[in-house]
Amino acid sequence: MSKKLTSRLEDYSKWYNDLVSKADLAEQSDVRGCMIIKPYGYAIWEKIQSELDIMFKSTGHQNAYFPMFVPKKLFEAEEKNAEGFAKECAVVTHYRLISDKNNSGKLIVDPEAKLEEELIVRPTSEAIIWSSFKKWIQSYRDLPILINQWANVVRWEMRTRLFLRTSEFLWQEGHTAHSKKEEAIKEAKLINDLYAKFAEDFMSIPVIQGIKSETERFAGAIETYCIEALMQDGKSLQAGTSHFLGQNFAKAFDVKFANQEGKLDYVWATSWGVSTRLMGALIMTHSDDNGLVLPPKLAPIQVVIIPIYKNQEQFDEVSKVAHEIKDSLSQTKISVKYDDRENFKPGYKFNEYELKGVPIRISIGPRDIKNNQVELARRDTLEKSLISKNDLSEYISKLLNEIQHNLFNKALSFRNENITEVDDFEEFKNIIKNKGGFISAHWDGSSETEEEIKKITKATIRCIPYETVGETGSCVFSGKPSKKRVLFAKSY
RNA sequence: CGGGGUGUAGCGUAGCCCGGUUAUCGCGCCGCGUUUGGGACGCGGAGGCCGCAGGUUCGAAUCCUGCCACCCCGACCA
Repeated sequence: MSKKLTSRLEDYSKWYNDLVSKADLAEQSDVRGCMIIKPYGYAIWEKIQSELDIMFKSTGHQNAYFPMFVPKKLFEAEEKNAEGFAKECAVVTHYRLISDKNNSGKLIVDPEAKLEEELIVRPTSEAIIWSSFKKWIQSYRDLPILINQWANVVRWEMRTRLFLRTSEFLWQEGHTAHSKKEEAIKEAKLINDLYAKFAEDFMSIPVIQGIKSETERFAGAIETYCIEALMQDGKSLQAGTSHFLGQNFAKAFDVKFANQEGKLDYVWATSWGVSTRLMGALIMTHSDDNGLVLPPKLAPIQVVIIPIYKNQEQFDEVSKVAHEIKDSLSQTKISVKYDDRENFKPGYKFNEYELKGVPIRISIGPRDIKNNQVELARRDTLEKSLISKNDLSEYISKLLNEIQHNLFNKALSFRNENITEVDDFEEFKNIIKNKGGFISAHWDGSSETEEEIKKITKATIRCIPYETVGETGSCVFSGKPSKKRVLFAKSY
């Protein structure tokens, strides 16, 4: 992380919003708390979508689509889930508008058109999907059902922030039903592994896998598995979650199946999701003072070519070479843009593509043509070099790969430098206040302790990592015995 | 919902305390020309119910009252 970025941490929120806007990713909508994802931002989201979709399908999942309106009765069925989301639901109460007699040209809600039963705009789809599962499942032969849905959901948050928390957001939500408990648990873990793999391999974001504490668990879940990532300002971001729901939803929606012995049993469930929040994680993990930095695997434009010329003749000459390069790179499935706009100077373009995080920039001028070379600049290190035109495709393929790994390694060492082992509560407070990042500390396992620590420091347990350190100790707060260390942090 | 703040052109803003010509400046936009190896320059031009409603006044962006919207800090949260 650069100096300028550090000094800006206090204004991190402003810096973040500026970046989102300047990199042309998204903007605030006039609609309260909502976001307009602009084409460039959406192109990145589409990359995320398509890569995840491939992973889901290759593990046997199928896509489907369910309504966005959930009748209140269905919503209420699973009490804990309903309770957890109740305070942030948008509700449809009417179905018609009429013109306002007292105010011509204006419309009012027709009081006559009140719905008998209100419709909840889904904050998540468990309820509506489980009401379908009830119809779909009779026998163990119908199981497992492995469904994924790409959709929008609405959560009426008090405070919103582009990509990280918006009133409406896009996501993927998986909902599965199983005949055996172990199978459901395995599914939840499988998906969490898949999320971790995606975050690390595609987004170059190192994550810590683990489970949530009781307080942080998804409403209605028995166990919540999660991946947590550390942002450059030292705050933690929950990048994805996968829940083992036990038989809670099956019981709430009365979904039973006949097992091989012919006996009826409730089905076992999971649900899991990642959202456009991943975009926020992407932005906050890699960006620097020059703007966005995209891992090549998710960059809509992987290579941009910028012509340098003084007159029409040179422009034609340069364009010819640029098109050749573009074609040959395209053949190796590299996405290339040749920016031949004449109304912008090269310097302007250089900055523009840095702001947008394009991994590799090639500039070609008369000098390069004479020397059979191009100038190549990489976004991650900002290094420039002159490369022979001859085996450019191969060179660039390798370089894209290298950038992908370099981003991951950079983020990984930042993350690791910001995990602090702490055994003393004074130090705990001090680290949270001055350094940030994850604190690895012993915890007695009680919600009361977690709550107290949160009150005092604003830090919460982000994750109880899978990997057991194999070290017992005493709770950093209460001094009571503890079996393992957990990770605390302030979070988004 | 508590505490603080802001609404002036597409964006960012000055002016407001202390009322008085045609509402300031930058970016962007349009036209013409010169430029083009790290955010070009000159000249010309368009664009404003100064958040909304009411009041005070000869006169309101400026003062008063009410309303609305948004932002920041809390509580809530993928």
